[in-house]
Amino acid sequence: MHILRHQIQEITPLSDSEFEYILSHFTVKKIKKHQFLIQENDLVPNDYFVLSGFLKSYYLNQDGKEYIMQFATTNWWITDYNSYFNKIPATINVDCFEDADVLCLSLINREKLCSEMHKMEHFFRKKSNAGYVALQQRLMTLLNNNPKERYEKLVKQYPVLIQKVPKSLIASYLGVSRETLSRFGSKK
Amino acid sequence: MHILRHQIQEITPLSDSEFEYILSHFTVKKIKKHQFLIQENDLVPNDYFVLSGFLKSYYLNQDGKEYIMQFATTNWWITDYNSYFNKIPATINVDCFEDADVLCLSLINREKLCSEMHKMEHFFRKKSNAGYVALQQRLMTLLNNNPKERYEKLVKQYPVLIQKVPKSLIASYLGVSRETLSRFGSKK
DNA sequence: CTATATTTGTGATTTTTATCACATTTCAAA
DNA sequence: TTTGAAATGTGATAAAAATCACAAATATAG
Repeated sequence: MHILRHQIQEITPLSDSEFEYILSHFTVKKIKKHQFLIQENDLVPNDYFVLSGFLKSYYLNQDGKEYIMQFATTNWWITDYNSYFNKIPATINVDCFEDADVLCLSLINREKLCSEMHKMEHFFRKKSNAGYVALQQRLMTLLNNNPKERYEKLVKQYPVLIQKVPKSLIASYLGVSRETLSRFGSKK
Repeated sequence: MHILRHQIQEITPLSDSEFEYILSHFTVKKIKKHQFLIQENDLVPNDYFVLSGFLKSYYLNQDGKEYIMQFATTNWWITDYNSYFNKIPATINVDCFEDADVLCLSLINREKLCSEMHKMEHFFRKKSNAGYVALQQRLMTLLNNNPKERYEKLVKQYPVLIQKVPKSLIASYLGVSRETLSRFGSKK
């Protein structure tokens, strides 16, 4: 079964024709390593559903330091949500660090699907709620746990990430310098 | 006009009878200062829409240190969303630090409204999206800015909070010790 | 397969922020 | 209005993590 269909059906049942109709609102895109999906100051036309590969979204500060907002791989969604939802230029970048296939959903098509199909509005509400809760938990970890504890939590929660993602990016996701991460990574 | 109606109508139009119907799914609750709305390990029956007063949600760690998840005043929603959505015991507390009136929405009634009224599903999707974006921004500030910068951003964004909320709580929201906050609060 | 670039590990040092201690001010309840 | 409690300010010290510097290991392109 198509992995997007599977994801939607975890929340609401779909007929073959319904899914076909939904899928017709997406376009496919292939991205090579180091290619950008979104660059700062771009308008952000799409939300991206990842079929395969690895991507990251991140903010670049004045000094060129990179802060990871999120990673994405198979079954994850990624974009600059502030820019996408509010139609304003991107403040974050999204790029690919392992060749990827993604499905693109424009804001117009998203809203069209949501207004035409109550069940898609339901799906996206549920996804957004889940995303909100996940962000709250990441925030709380950031406030409450020291870098080592944050790293250990991440390892437990997303062991796959640790394998695939360079340590320097993990550090940036956790809000720690790569040197500090390296130190308690070793004496484990 | 009822402030809840106003909030919903910023997203979708409502007739009088529709709003009346919606409102019938809420109950009113009055909370006194220092009273809890949610305590750790409780099941969380409701999401709360604040009519007046000030509330906070926070995590208490093993040492009894308090980390503020969010504040809420007029027009804000607050609860332990992880517990509420997933029907699991609360890990955070919500209490009142200025007498408050709130409207309570049970999960059952929320889902009922969403399934019966497409426009309410739409409303809650939009609110959730906005909440997600706001959390992303708070997260990015936490990663990218030092305590002083975080404080200054907060002052700019929510000047009302700074007046009403004790500095020690602001510190806890920003992930800084109250002493550190006090220091750059003065030499401003 | 080799050369080059990128990533990672690790010591030494500096910087930032937390912690501790206590004085002062503000607030709230009797 | 008084009085005890809570909140805030501020100095001294400790702890945590960043930064700097460079070596070692690993990955990548030609």
